[in-house]
Amino acid sequence: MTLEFDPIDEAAANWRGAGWAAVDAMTAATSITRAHQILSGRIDTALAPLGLNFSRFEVLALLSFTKEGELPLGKVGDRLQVHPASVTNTVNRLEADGLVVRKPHPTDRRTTLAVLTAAGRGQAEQAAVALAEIEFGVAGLTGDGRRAVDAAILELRVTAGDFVSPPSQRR
Amino acid sequence: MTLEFDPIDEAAANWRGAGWAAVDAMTAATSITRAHQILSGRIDTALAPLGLNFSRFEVLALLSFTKEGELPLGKVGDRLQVHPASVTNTVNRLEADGLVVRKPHPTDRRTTLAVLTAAGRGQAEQAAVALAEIEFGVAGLTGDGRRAVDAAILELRVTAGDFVSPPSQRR
DNA sequence: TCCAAATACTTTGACGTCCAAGTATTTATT
DNA sequence: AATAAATACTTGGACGTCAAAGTATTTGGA
Repeated sequence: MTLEFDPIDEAAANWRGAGWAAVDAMTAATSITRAHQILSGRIDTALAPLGLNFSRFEVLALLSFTKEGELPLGKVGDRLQVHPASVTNTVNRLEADGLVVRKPHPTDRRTTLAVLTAAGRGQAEQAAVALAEIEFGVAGLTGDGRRAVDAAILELRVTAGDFVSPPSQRR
Repeated sequence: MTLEFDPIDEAAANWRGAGWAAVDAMTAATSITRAHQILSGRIDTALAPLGLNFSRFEVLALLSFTKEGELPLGKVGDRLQVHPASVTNTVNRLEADGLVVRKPHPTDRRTTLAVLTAAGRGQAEQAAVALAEIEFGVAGLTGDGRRAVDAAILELRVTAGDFVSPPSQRR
């Protein structure tokens, strides 16, 4: 499968040759897409032995950071920036595995809380260790590279309206 | 939906608070994941009016760069770094839309060629224009940011074995 | 108070991706 | 020449994501 050349360089050359525009933008988009493929493959491989994937892990981690280990499903979606239907799906699966339970909200009957179980907390911690071991799939990125990626993508996230930026003086 | 804070910063603070390791790696991975979500949303939106998505477009573009406008399905998968089953699926859809046809390989009967139709070539060109207009979804990334992302992710792709690197002196 | 609009979640359906297994054909070995 | 191994693609199944529609509940005005 390993190619003899960089497929992104090759694509850029082809685009230039065809006179197509925005080659720089194309390579950046393609790089990010490929990086995502690589990361998500590595991460899912690391989590598979624990019966988790990244989405499920993110929910467990988020819950474990709260005081009570619980959060409305809607808040989970907001924080993790995923579609409500995906939250439902993810929580269904976590609940089936006994890592989370659903509980009605005490005052708002529209709302459902996801509550971390003891087993869920344990899995979250094990998973955090497993992910740290593989450096979240970014092994290959130096410290500089990681900072560069964070900084560049921050611009992108701001333009996408991910959050209103009270300039968050990162680190 | 827009949050009052940067969810990635927030996550980093939580991880530190919990004493979890590899926070830098976590933020880099999360940034890339989110960037991918943003890009693929923008790109698919731009291509939807043409009845394409990014995968289908990539196949059309790749074929349009070849001398004869045709390529074995396996080569398509290698170049685009996607699973053979995905190539089958994508080409099925392109073929159903009349943008590509399958043709047996002249000498190797195991192999199937995807051949660009005139309609397919036209769609590829229109799509290239549409994507250039939205800068491939990376509007928000400056030139420096794009180069930084490309350079950083190049390291990642090399460690993932995407290609054997005859140092490809990028641009 | 009443009702339209907003909010919270679930369900259904269309897609997309990957893995594993299956079929066909070619290559490499003995 | 015969056969095991490799290669090329397709199929079927498990998942995951999102959009749109549906149900229930709460909120904000008239």
